[in-house]
Amino acid sequence: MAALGIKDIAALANVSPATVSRVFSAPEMVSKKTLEKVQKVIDESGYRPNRIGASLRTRKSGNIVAIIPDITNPVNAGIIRAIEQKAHTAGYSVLLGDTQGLHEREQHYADLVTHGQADGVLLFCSSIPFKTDATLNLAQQLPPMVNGNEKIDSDEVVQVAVDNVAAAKRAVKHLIDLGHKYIAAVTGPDDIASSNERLEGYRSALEDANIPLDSGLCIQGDYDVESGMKCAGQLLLLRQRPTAIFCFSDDMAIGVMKFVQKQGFSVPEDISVMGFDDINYAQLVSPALTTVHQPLEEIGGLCIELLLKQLKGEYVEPGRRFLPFELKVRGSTGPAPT
Amino acid sequence: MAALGIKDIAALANVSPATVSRVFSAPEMVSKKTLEKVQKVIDESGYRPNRIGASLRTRKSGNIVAIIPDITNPVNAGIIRAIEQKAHTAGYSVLLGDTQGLHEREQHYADLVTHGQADGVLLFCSSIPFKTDATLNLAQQLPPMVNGNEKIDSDEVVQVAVDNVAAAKRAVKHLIDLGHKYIAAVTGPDDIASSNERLEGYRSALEDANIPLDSGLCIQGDYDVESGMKCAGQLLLLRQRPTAIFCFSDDMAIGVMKFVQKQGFSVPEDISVMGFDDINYAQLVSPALTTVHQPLEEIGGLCIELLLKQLKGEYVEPGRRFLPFELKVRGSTGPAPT
DNA sequence: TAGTTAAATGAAAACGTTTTACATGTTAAT
DNA sequence: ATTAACATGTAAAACGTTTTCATTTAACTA
Repeated sequence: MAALGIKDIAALANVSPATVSRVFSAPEMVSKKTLEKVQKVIDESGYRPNRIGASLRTRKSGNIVAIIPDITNPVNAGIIRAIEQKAHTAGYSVLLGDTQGLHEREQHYADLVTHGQADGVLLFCSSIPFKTDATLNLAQQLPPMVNGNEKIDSDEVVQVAVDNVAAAKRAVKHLIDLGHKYIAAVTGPDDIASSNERLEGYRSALEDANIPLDSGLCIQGDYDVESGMKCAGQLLLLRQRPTAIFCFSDDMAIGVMKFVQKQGFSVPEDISVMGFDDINYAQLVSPALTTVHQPLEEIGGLCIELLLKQLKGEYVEPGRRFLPFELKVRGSTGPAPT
Repeated sequence: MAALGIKDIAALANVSPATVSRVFSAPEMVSKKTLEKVQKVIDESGYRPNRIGASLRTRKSGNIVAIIPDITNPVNAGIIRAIEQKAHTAGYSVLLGDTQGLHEREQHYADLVTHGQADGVLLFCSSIPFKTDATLNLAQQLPPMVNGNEKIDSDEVVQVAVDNVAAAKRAVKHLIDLGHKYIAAVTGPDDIASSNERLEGYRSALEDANIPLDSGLCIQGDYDVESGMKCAGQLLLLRQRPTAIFCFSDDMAIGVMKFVQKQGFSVPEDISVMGFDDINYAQLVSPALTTVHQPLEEIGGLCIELLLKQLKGEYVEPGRRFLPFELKVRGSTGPAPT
């Protein structure tokens, strides 16, 4: 609460403000004697340099903004935690932008960087929330940014994710290998890139196995538990019920399991259920959920790392970087009933 | 990326910078004619006012910092989401400070306000991370702040929480009513206020029922799933096994359940398990977890509301505000075995 | 010692706003 | 026509730093 400024400290220590500034940012430039003298005054006065003043001068805010759809989702929370840690050790603070999937919010948070409140953006949604001029080079118009998890449709953007197509394909192959022929997909919203990519993987796996695609078996959810339950309800209504259900998120898979079990089916004997994400609770439900593991720590870590690089002025090659996924076979999938 | 300043806009529109400033912050003071003129220039140039410059002048950063132990914990995530929403609509951004329980980090984030990067603090831990002079009035030395969930040992601080003592007492009473006599407690770390309060509630309930306190039945965990498993292991080793286990978090309760089930016990027939928090997944494990519901939305909402009030300069009565908890009886608790 | 160089410090401008105090122009009232 | 009152606009200072450039001081060298 003290209102001391650098000038006051300078006056107290009988030096110039410049010297005081250097004590913080370039102590090797100031002689031992004055260093001690100034340090003493600083300690005694409890002086705290005002970062806003510094920011104005240096044109760096020391903040980065992370734009995510929902912090309550364990996947996002895990990623954010990793980001926060690394940002912290690099001297950056992270502004949390929870958009609830709302475009207007995405814009708002993106504005933080155009307004100088943040130096870079970590974007976990599928569209660029900046007004850009399509006739100009895109990369030139963007602030330091990396797009995580989702896929923005441009190869000028730095992107980090799991290979959703391959991962979903692997997941479905697991079900096919177990003898399933009627494999349902519970997707995410169709404006979300990751969902579309997983759908592509699903199709591709079926195609490879010469299983005809039945669009009735693809139901659109929205990644959360309730929607899993709802979709399960629709699937059980079908004349030809699926023997396996591949859900594009663990939450939906958990919802599906809950619902089918409530209806008296047993998992995996009657119906196999598979998730995607490998959140903590996937192993804790009964039966434990077979799913695709996403390396949250690594995703978050790589995102922030690439952003920090850009902030340091280094060039970062645009394009996608894939991090390895891993199939986790647990109790919720089993051989197709005969 | 445009580097236009308010002066440039002023020049382009043939008015003074002051007028441009007013177009944003006090449009009613400027005539319709000039308003339009200036607005036009702003739109055409894509001018974005630099908030850092404004912050420096107004001495308001427009940020608040939320200091929490772990964003990955669903309780915290839920609270943060609520905070973020309301902060956003009030025009504030939230800086996320995930401390992992480290004091050093708490200090670091608290420093954001002493350094002018944030205007207020939302504190979800049990100690004040500011250097204060004990001989002076505490309230005077603190920035706008509200303490959520945990309890700082001072009645000069604005605090929001559930009445942990009463809630824990209610929980244990539920177990007692079911006929349990050997009731274990799986606590949180002993430097965490909420854990100590819950322990007090536990004791008080036993005392009311004339059940002697057996310290062997109190095991210290650290609120997460793994520690629940570990503690369960210790409890099952006891000569006189508990017939009910009250865990101070849902995560630990889930861990406990998982472990005792793995050992062949059935819940709740052999052992009742009870949690605290009512996270989403509490209803999704089998059996569904009996627990104490915490109103996350309300807690976060009230915290930010009280902080915003302070930021507006209004006086906020210090002291604790309790929000109502709710006992959720589900499948994991049942009558004591005979 | 004087001369040269290197190291340490200082003065002042700059960063981009907001806001106070004041000046101008306009309208209304006499 | 004169003045008062008001609406609108302006000039300039202030916010708290950093940093360039000039200057002083200290440290060597011959």
